[in-house]
Amino acid sequence: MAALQPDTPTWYSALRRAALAWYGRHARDLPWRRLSDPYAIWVSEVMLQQTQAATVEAYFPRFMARFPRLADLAAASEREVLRAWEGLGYYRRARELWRAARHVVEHYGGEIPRTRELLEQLPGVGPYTAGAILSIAFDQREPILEANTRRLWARLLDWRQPLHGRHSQQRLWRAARCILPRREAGRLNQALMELGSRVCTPRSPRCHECPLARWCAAYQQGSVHLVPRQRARPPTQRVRHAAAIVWNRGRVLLVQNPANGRWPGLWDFPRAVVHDGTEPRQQLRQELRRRFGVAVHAGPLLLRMTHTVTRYRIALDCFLLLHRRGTLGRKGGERARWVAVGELETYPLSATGRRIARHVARQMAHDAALPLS
DNA sequence: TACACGTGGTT
DNA sequence: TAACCAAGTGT
Repeated sequence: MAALQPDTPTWYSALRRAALAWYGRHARDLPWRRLSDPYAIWVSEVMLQQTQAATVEAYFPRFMARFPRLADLAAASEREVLRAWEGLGYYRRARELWRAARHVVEHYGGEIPRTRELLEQLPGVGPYTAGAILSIAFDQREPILEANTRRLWARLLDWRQPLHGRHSQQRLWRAARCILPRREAGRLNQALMELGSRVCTPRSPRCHECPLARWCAAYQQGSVHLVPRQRARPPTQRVRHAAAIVWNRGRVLLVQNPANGRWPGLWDFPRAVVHDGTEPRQQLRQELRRRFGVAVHAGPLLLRMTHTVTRYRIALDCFLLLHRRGTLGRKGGERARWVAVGELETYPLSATGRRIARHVARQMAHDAALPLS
């Protein structure tokens, strides 16, 4: 059983058998693996985009309890869907899933399409998600390629070229197709992803536990640490933001973000980018007047935090500002509202926005710090 | 093609 | 601490 020639039928066959056997012993008991409903598989796959399984475990059951069937999701409001997605990130996924569900109900009578071509026409469904749905939910012989299997295949093939680029992509997709069994392709696809995430990890892979090691070209060549070659990432940028907690007789000002850009469709406390040398309170006052026609008194710094969004490290100062006058003129066409503190929990916010909201609510309960007018 | 999009886990 | 990374997709 010495090293077979990579990329041959016997090589794929050996990998396939070993991967399935390993999976039989090591598969995690994840909530979506207990389900066969194609809609549930779809939801899980969208949640899993760029998101680790451990994170999704907390969201998936709640979401499915809230929207048990495709028709329930399609009938829901965007706001309800975003509220169920709150904290998961990449909120465009939620909006697209919702749009896609409505499309399926309207155009396909609620039946999820079973071809790659039609699936990929749905918003939020790309090559990976289509392959996952077809193989896992419909038992079709369709390949998948994502972060785990991309790294796995690069090592199995000792593929030393950068992974981005057309040539590499074609090579890896072909491998993903070649290994597929006639039946239970979904099970094999999941086995490969699980191997990639638990054994063939980015740094310090556990080659000595790996059931595929003896057929792994990079392992045999001692080049595992060289593969895959990743693209250099743009450096993190440091940014200062200021958030306004505009207090108006038990209510605060909330703004809805536009459909494109950051946190689309979610609500947020009004924010301003603070440039060097400018006074954050002053800037917030100006923007509140310009954007909403609201005049405020400057109040104290209530909360400081730091959070990362994509490649921005954001230092956020949250100021309490007391409403003086003004009635939300829609100067920029922005959607803004006064929201009672008790109603904040019904609004979909970003993880950061929720943190601020919790702080405000806690201060309210304590009373003291927030002067009432 | 390269970049934007969120958040939390891992090293 | 900070960089790296994640069951990708849309533009």
